[in-house]
Amino acid sequence: MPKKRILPYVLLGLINNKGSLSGYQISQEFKHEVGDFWHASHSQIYPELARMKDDGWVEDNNDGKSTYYKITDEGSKVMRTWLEEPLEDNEELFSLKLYFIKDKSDPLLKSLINQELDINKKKYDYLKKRLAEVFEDDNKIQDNYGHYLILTRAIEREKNHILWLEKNS
Amino acid sequence: MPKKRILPYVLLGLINNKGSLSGYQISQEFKHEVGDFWHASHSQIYPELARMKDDGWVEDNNDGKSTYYKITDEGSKVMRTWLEEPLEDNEELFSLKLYFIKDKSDPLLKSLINQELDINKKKYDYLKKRLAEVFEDDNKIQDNYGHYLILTRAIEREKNHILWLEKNS
DNA sequence: ATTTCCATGTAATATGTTACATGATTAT
DNA sequence: ATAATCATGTAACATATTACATGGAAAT
Repeated sequence: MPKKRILPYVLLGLINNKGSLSGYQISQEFKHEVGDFWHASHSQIYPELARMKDDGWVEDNNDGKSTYYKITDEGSKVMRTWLEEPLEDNEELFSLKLYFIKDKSDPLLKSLINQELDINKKKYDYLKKRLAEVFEDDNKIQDNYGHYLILTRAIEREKNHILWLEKNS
Repeated sequence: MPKKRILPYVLLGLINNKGSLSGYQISQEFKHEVGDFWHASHSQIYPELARMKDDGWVEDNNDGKSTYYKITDEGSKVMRTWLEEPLEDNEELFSLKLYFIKDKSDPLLKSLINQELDINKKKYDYLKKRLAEVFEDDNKIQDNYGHYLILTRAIEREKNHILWLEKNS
């Protein structure tokens, strides 16, 4: 299976959120709004918008100065399908998808949180198992202290994430 | 400035940690040990090892079955220099560097933690500022609930990370 | 006037994944 | 015997960054 593309959905989501955006405006969005959770450079954005237009996901409209893109019905379907795809172990994707959910009562919100909860509980268990395996005794901790630190850190990170997810589920 | 390469230092660090490794063994390491913090495929590993040998960072030794690499004095210097480079805002790099610090009393350990602390305090402040800016009133929260959620999540994440860093500094 | 920002595009380069290939050894 | 694992390598493809390039508009 080829690796999942994310960029087109990000662009689609941004265009959908704002109603209509130009390539330049999208590149500005990455410097501000979404910038904390995702990034793309203009040399990616412009060709991708052209492809999306070819695929009928967006329509363009030039006012003489800029070319603005808005989502088509086809594009809305594609976006929704992507949002509803099962989550993988990728916290960035989780954040990104949440970013595109505007309405608090959208059932997708609970669904995403529950999926992420599932994924992270498994990861938490896995990491705790790893810690027990790799550092059965204190000697091993002293011999690979850095590894010990980041493993314990990763476990705590998962624990906090799970707590937050449960609080918001 | 060209983007910093990380792969060669990962390979160098692994070879250094284990004393001697073959390309195949390194690819196995990524499936187990370091796998939680970094990954590389064999099609990256083999050419990179060849380049590192060209650069005099490693020496190779073939036992007829596998080619084993061990670090040279030059390689050790390169590795140390990399570890001592100022950290950037990249939690993965922080984890990776920690992974290569075996000794609890290595001064680099405190240094890395303090650098990461600095970076993350700034990020924490930045995110809190963003939250205040973007969601000044409750209406805005209702209008972009997903964004609100991930921003508050990101803030809590930083807070926990800072607490952990302070505990271990 | 000249710098900065708006606006778009392509080319060169770097990086990373998947696929294609091959041959030896070990386990079932 | 045959499937799985060991072991290494290259080719094709996808993705992403930096650099190169251009022209108009707005600001200093």
